[in-house]
Amino acid sequence: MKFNPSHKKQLDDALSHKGLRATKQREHLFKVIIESNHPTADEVHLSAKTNLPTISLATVYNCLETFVECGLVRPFNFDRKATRYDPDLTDHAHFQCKESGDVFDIPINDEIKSYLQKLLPAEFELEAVEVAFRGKGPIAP
Amino acid sequence: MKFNPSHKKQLDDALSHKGLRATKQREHLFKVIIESNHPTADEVHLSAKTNLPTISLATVYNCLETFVECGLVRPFNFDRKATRYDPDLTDHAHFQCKESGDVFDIPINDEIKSYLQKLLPAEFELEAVEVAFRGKGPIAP
DNA sequence: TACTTATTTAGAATAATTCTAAATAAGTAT
DNA sequence: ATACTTATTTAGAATTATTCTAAATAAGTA
Repeated sequence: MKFNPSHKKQLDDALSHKGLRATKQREHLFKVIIESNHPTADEVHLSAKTNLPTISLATVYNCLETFVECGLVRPFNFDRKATRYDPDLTDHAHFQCKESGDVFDIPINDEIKSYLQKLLPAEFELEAVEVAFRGKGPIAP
Repeated sequence: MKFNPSHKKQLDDALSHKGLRATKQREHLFKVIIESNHPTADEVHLSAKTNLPTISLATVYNCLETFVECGLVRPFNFDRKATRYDPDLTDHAHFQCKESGDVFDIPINDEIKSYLQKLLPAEFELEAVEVAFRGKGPIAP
């Protein structure tokens, strides 16, 4: 997705809400995440270096953690592979193509959410559900 | 769950079906898994050392991989935490209590499976779904 | 018993991530 | 502007879970 002014506002608001500073690293890394597809820390680092050649991997990890704490992105994993970061905060699942490794967003509706909820016996207090699909994704164009 | 003769048969059959040997390490590690609750490799290792004091962690990993390939256990993860191994092969989800870390099995029915399946656009070929819940589990007795 | 092949083992290597302590940058007060 | 305080970044060391490697041991077979 293309980074737009509302993204910048979202970032600045979230940071100032937590009393954090809007540094050039944070601004640029957030842009990289918006414009990538569920990147890993490593991918963010690689991509960010084009604009900020001296940025360190530690900074990438620091900023990603900050973004998660600010509710700007959501981390998720497939198996024990590198954590991926998703700026889409709406409820949705992920599908990973076993061939290309590509990750796709799969919208989930309220009906399914309520069905999932109902699977749990009453003594469980649900906080979050993760749904991960794997298989063969659509053929690339 | 208590390890019983049918478990032993299940293991021996699965191993011989793949032309693998039934060693004392494999026999004992499978017993440990049956009698534990979604253990990690480390937990299996620790527990196995009571009976096999010299067993190495590498062997534990080797055997766990063998069990997975033989279809005796199923690996799963929460976030990027250590892989857990589950000898229950029926379709079910997992719930992790954020307080105790305890993992619970949550049965899933065919209805939910078909609902999940239907979330995917036609061009996706589904192979497996994972459902992971987190929250506060039932209070321990 | 000797032989062949599978398995186990200790320890080194790897991948992803976190930690540590020093250097730098931001924001604030003077 | 200048000095000061606190947040952030950075390089590199440390950590965790796991895999790899090559030698030692154990199983099954001739």
